[in-house]
Amino acid sequence: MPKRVDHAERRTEIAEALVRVAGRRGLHAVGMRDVAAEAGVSLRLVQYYFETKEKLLLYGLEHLAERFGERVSARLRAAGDDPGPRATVEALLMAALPTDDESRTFHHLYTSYAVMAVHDRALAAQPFIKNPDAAEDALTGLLRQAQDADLLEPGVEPRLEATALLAMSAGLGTGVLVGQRDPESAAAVLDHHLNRVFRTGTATGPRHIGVLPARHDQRADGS
Amino acid sequence: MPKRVDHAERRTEIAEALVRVAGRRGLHAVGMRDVAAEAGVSLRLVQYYFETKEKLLLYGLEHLAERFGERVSARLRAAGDDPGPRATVEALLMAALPTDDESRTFHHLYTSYAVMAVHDRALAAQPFIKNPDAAEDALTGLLRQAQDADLLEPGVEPRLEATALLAMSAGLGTGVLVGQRDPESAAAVLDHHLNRVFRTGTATGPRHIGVLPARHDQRADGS
DNA sequence: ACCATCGTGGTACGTTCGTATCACGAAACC
DNA sequence: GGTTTCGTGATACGAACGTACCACGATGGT
Repeated sequence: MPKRVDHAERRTEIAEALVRVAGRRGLHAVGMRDVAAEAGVSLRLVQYYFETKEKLLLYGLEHLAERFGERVSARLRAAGDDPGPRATVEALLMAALPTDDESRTFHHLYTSYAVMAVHDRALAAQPFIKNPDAAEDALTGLLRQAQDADLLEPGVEPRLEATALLAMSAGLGTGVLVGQRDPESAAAVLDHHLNRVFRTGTATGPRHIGVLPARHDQRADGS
Repeated sequence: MPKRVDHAERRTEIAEALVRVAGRRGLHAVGMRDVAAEAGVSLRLVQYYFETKEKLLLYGLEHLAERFGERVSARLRAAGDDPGPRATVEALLMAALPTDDESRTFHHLYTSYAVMAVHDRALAAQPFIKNPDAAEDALTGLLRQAQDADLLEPGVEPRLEATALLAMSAGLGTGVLVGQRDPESAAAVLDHHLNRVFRTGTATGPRHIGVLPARHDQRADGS
């Protein structure tokens, strides 16, 4: 049935297969054949839509970053219409923590790509710079807003604090990922730290950390 | 000349070859043959001293962690006899930042191992838990000391702050590693943050960040 | 109705990898 | 001094990998 096929859609399906199998066995252990099997297509097809493995990996990273952006947006939307700067910042940072399977995979693969990017210049040109810088800008903006509304402790530098928070979130995420720390502990550290950035007694009452009930629609296959 | 050979020494030499070549081309791209060539021995020898690749990698990680510990100790010693808690903490955190080739390699390989450890249980049992926990304990102790000497801002929780600082340092290190941020910027963020943890006007005058002139005795081979 | 093109499968090729096997010289031991 | 063990080299093997090649059915254009 070789009807005319939507290439973009097909590529997305295959990229998602890549993400799934890489999340399950590690990016370094993924071959074209694995991706093909996971996507339920032949090896030839993977070759057809992505001529080379490098291109597949590149597209996989793009796809991953995109999905992650959507996830963060969804988290922010789920935090309510105007939840106050503190809750927004918290939602942003928490979204990056590996709390469920989906975010674990994100963190894991993103780190894998980062490691590869150290020696692969094609990868190094990818969203490792662009994407986190955007996040930093957004967070800086949020903090500046909060500062203008007199919601921050004195002496807080929005830009430096944004960088620090993002780095902290990433570092904590790695700790969670390797099993050194559990997600609750990481969230607690983040929360405590935000308490030292935001003035206490603010409107938002962040008693329990807003980790959503993890309604992830990840395909429940083999693993 | 098959004199009796010190196995431990030989294994160390090979492990260092592994670290060198992995730092140059990435851990995932390293084969036994590369390690053998880098160490200047035959493939058989690598097999002889480490029966399998997995054991070689495991030992490489141990060796890496050990070297890193020595590096940190050296930094601390170089900071002076009793440089005050602030300087000690700063030296500790700065040592983890990828500022020169040696620490870049450390950070890079350590992250590579961490990624592998997600799916390799033999690796997961290795110092990923033990080692950072020790660092966290040490840092917590340092902060508690400083707190007892009334050198910290009020409201600082030593344990939580230690975790946060370490995570931040790790996250910043990754940023530096992938070229998203330069070392000076990372150091500045760390410094600013420490200013919000330690009381200002303390004895130690940390005007310029104490990144040593990087007298690293790394073998200057190919790369 | 023809034909060029698209989507697809099967399979083969060359390389590289980790590991195993065989062989041998030199020392250590009794 | 014989023999057993140790250190070392060369090479072979089977598997897996990424990629290339070949063939063919179906479809869309004209």
